[in-house]
Amino acid sequence: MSGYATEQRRLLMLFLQCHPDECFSAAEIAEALSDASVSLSAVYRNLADLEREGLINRTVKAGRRESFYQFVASPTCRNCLHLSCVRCGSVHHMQAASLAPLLQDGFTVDPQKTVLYGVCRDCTEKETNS
Amino acid sequence: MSGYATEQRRLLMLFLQCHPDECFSAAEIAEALSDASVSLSAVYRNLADLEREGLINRTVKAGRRESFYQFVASPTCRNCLHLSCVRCGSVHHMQAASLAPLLQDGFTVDPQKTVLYGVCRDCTEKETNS
DNA sequence: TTGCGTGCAAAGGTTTTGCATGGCA
DNA sequence: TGCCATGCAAAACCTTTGCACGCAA
Repeated sequence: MSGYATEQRRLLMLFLQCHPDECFSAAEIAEALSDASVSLSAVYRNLADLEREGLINRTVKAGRRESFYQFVASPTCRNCLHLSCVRCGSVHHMQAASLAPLLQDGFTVDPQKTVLYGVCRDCTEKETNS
Repeated sequence: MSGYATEQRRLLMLFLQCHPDECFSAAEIAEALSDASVSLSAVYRNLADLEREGLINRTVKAGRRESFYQFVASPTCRNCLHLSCVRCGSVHHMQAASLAPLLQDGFTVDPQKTVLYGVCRDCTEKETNS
């Protein structure tokens, strides 16, 4: 991240890195950092920077108006595709390389920008049993 | 789609079906239907219904504030994953079934909710040549 | 010292909602 | 005829921006 290393920016990065794969709204992040009094505008401005740099993904949820932000550049996430369960919100990993052979027409998938949505095993079983 | 078959709803569906895989903002859709005077609120209300029913995807674009809507339930899209090129915006298809063997932990991907982002062959070649 | 990043508050733009009306069943 | 969906306008909400100040370099 370019620019000054301010305390607010450091705290925001720390928070995101401590919660890889989780989705937060800007308000939730500001709330989580409110002890350190990081303002909502600082949160928005830094999130915009991070999105521009590709370190986080911004998404929407059905029925929700706000954007949600997810850190996708943690070391453990490199070269991983994210599988997000639409039932429980859990996130799983999959090696992006294993997808490559299937892609036709020379399309190259960017793992950091891509999230696969579906249903995880646990939720599938719960639904089968009910 | 449940409810009454109003003219506005019919026109909205027609427009979306005529532009599969393309992303539009609510304002763009309302503009496209302005000849038939479909109000912006009707567009929003119907889009919300369609999203709830899973016939369209809502997404955000980097640096943009509005949501974008994409019809993903056209007959030709069934059982297809969408590959979206982040350079030129073109959309390609891939059989979702071919992804299944790779998924671990019993995760089931929902093709209608999932878009893979990356770079298409044409854009890759352009970038290589330049 | 320079100037970027912040906080606060106001502005801005998108989306939602209330209410009266019109149209579908 | 009954009631859902629409249109309009206002409200609500999330996000961005202007400005003065503080802090990193």
